[in-house]
Amino acid sequence: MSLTGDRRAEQSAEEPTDGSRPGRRGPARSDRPSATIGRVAEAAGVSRATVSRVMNGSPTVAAELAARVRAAAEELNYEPSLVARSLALGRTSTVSLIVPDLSNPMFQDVLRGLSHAAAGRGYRLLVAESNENVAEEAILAVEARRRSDGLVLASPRVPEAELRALSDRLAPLVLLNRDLPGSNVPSLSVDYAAGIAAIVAHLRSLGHRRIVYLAGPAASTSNRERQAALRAACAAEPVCALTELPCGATFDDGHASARAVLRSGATAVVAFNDMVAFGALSGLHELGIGVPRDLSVAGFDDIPFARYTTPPLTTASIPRNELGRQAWDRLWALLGGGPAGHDVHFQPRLLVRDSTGPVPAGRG
Amino acid sequence: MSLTGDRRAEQSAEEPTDGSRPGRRGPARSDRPSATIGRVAEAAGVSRATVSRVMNGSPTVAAELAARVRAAAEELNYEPSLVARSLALGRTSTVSLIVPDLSNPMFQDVLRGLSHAAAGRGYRLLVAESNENVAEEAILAVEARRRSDGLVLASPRVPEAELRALSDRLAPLVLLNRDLPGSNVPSLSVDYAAGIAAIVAHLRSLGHRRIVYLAGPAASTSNRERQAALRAACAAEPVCALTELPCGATFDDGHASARAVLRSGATAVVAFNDMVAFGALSGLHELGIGVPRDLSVAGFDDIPFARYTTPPLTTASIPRNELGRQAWDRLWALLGGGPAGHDVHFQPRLLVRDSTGPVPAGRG
DNA sequence: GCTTTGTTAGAAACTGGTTACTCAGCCCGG
DNA sequence: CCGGGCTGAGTAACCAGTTTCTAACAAAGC
Repeated sequence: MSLTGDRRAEQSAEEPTDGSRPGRRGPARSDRPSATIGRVAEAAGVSRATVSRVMNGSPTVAAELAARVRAAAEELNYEPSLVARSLALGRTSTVSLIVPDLSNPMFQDVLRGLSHAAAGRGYRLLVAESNENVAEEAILAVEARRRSDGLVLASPRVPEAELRALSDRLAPLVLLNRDLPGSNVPSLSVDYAAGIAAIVAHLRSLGHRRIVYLAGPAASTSNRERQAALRAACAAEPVCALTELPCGATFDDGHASARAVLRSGATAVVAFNDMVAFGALSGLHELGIGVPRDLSVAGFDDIPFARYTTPPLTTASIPRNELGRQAWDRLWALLGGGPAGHDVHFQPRLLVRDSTGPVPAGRG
Repeated sequence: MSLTGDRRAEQSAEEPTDGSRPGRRGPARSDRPSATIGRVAEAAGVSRATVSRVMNGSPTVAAELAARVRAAAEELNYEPSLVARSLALGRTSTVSLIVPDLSNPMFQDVLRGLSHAAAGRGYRLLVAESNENVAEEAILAVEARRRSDGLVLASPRVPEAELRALSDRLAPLVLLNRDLPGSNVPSLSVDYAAGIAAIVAHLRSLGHRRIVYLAGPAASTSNRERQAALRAACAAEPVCALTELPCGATFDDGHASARAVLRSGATAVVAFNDMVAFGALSGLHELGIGVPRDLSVAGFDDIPFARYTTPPLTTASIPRNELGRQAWDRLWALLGGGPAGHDVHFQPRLLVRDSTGPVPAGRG
């Protein structure tokens, strides 16, 4: 067993020009041989350690040598392998984000906020979409985590027991719109209850006492939260009547509810989200109902188009970008080994636009 | 220099339970030691090679041994390091996408399409946003490529010469909305000219002869393409008068243009994109102008809300998801070493909704 | 019974970096 | 003039997998 005649030496001796050899390994290894640190070291007449030091800006290399190494690297078009680097350093400088649905503006903005904040520290973002598929979500999370140094799980649908069992393998982990009581997993969420309360207070101040709720999908936890908050808010006000209509989450769902809204006799509509409110606005318009003259409508989320509906939609705004940014802050803290800081329950901001107004005379 | 007493053996002997040792390396290495293939091999009483074979489902392992290995792996909560695996295999099973702006629906849908298609082959997606910053874009591209097996560059702003120089280092590479003539880099793009031509033909068929264009940002290549196509389409029709108004890309830009549109005397508006058209719709409404009764308005892009404006917007739809999906097909082919298939110039589909109608009587 | 063949599993080289340790050489003080 | 301290660079171990080559062993054939 000779230790001197290793394969690499033979290889570089046998094929200095690299012809059209089919490539021993997988498809990624195309025809570009991509210089290695060893090749550069050889060319510069130094050891691999020195090349590494030069590439990482270590000051303990003589200027003349460093220049020679840099010249060789330049000459060979050398680019250190980030995979090898990750292996040696035990760090990938990548974090993962898992979202249920990339077409949801909420997650799009979280993605933006997180990506931007992470980029500031030289971290890149791996994105995966679970397509609301609970079974896949857990597998996806584990796999994504294995490729990166940390994970952000947005609005996970995974059952609590499973999430709890997984949380160790997923750490460093940050949860969005989901908490895990008793664990030390940082969690950022939106205080939907407070947003609903603000909307109700606003409607009450305009004199509304009969409210109809256009409910979101039954399976949605955010719908459950909003609905519960609405019930609580109405229960607290003795003269508040709440009607609940099963509706959905889309424009068409809201649009189809217009007649039922009228039949309810309510003077104000609280929609599960802005899309539903938007649809209701459209349906009511077609029925000749003036908003806010005859009926007030409020949405939730402040999607980008809410300010452009006719009339512009009163809604509760949630700091979606901020959610992503703060998720990064938590993750960064965890990556550094420190505590992640307090959980935050973001307060939605009530945006009063033109779709809500005083109760019509004689209908209070 | 003994070759037998290697550090790992000493380590595992000295700290079998792993106390609260601070961890020699970076922050990623938290307190969870994360079983390695060596540890599993030891526990199962086999060699690392055998564990590797079992984990990869090689059939050349006796059933009894395989079971023992699996049990050991289970026991130790073993998860093979994907980084080490990537290094050994020369493949990361990750591709990167670089977009100028994550808030643009176009890129959001490309992201979704690409992510979904790649996931089907077990590939994950790394996302980076260049924020329209040309200088950063090239650096980002190189870096993103180094972390993955392939790259999709969406609407890159990089100058042609630089892109050409880079294309070797970035391969396998797929370009979206950008071509690189003479290279063999696959390119998928949208035939904006055809979309504009379809809109103009539609307007012509309704009797419109005086058209006003609400131009996008001067720096935008897609604006240049749309504008040029519009000029060409109008030049081809002898009785077509085209007015061009500098406008922008946002709702507010379109909104602010309403008066200028009226002054132009045109009977139809072609907007740079749907947002501008949407703003124009709103501005015209405020001026008491009926659409399409007094004036027709057409957008471009078919953003998700275009069907919900009042009136619903006539526009040209581009298959954004499909762009992502096909980008994956090209990349996948390149990863396999094959040719990437033909470039595609996607044809926008004209969607006639209610914002366009016949020329008002007496104004043709 | 001995060779041939086929299977299985292990040893060791390999992926491409980083870094602890070591040691040669130089400068300087005693 | 010699030993100690400092500097700079090389050696080799290390990260955690995969894979080639090889050898041991069993079964089959002659």
